[in-house]
Amino acid sequence: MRLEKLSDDSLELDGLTDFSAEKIFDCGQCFRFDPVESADGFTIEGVARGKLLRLTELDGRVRLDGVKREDFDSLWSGFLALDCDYPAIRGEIIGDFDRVLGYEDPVIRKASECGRGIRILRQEPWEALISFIISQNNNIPRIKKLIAALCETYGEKFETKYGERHSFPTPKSLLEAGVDGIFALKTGFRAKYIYDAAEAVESGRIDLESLRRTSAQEALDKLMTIKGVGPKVASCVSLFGLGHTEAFPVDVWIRRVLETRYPAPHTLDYAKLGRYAGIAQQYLFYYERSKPPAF
DNA sequence: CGCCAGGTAGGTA
DNA sequence: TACCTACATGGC
Repeated sequence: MRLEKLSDDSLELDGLTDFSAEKIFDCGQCFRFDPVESADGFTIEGVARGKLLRLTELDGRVRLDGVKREDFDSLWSGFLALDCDYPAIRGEIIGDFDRVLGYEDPVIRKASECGRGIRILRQEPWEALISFIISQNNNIPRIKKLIAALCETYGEKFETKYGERHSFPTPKSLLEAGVDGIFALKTGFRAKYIYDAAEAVESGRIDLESLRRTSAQEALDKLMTIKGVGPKVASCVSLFGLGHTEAFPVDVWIRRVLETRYPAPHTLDYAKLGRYAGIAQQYLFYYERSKPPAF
């Protein structure tokens, strides 16, 4: 990857492999980024870690606008997972499935090809936690609206070259909002879950940062002590917020994704799918969303 | 209008 | 352990 500075707050990346802005921000891993109109290429904009990112992809090159070099180094390079070798990861995923299944599996090959370009963003665990609590029994357009409302109401306003934006609310601010304040935003039965998560984090009962360094299983178990956090939400938080790329809940995996692609009775030993099973799950999820049922 | 949504908690057999 | 249903709301 080559990096070129275009101006004080604009830089360009060249020679990126496995990078598709469209797939990365549309595959259901994050909810605060939206396409914006632009003269050239595909442009997407959003806020993460309290800062704005505007990214344009054109002819295999990626341009970041409104981004200072120091923020690229300390923030966006990691957020976009630019240090990961995704071709190698895809190869390992396919190898893991082949090894566990005992044959050259066409399903994971198709899903990996379909998902090529997806990178797992390194999101803030707190934002991932609240986002995926909101995601339960909900659809993506409404999830995005609820999160936007949460940010506009309880987040912190800041100025950018494109206008005012809002950071994601802190645990403290949601605690002060109370269940009623959260419910007023139409979050429904999730309001008490969001409040419980805020309480857990603000009180120190759960230290999200420390869960980065535990095993994935420990992180899942700890997260599931929060009300409204079950195996599905916990695995998403673990993967998208804590960097546990192997994390996924076996029962959800079977129920939601694999059974639609692998005709029963399948012989997959889910526990042996390797250190990138969570990423494989995301490929399969994206593949599911873009294709009609296989069986 | 009815079905469904990146589920989970709480209840029952 | 294995099912069953309520849950708030709105996208489609």
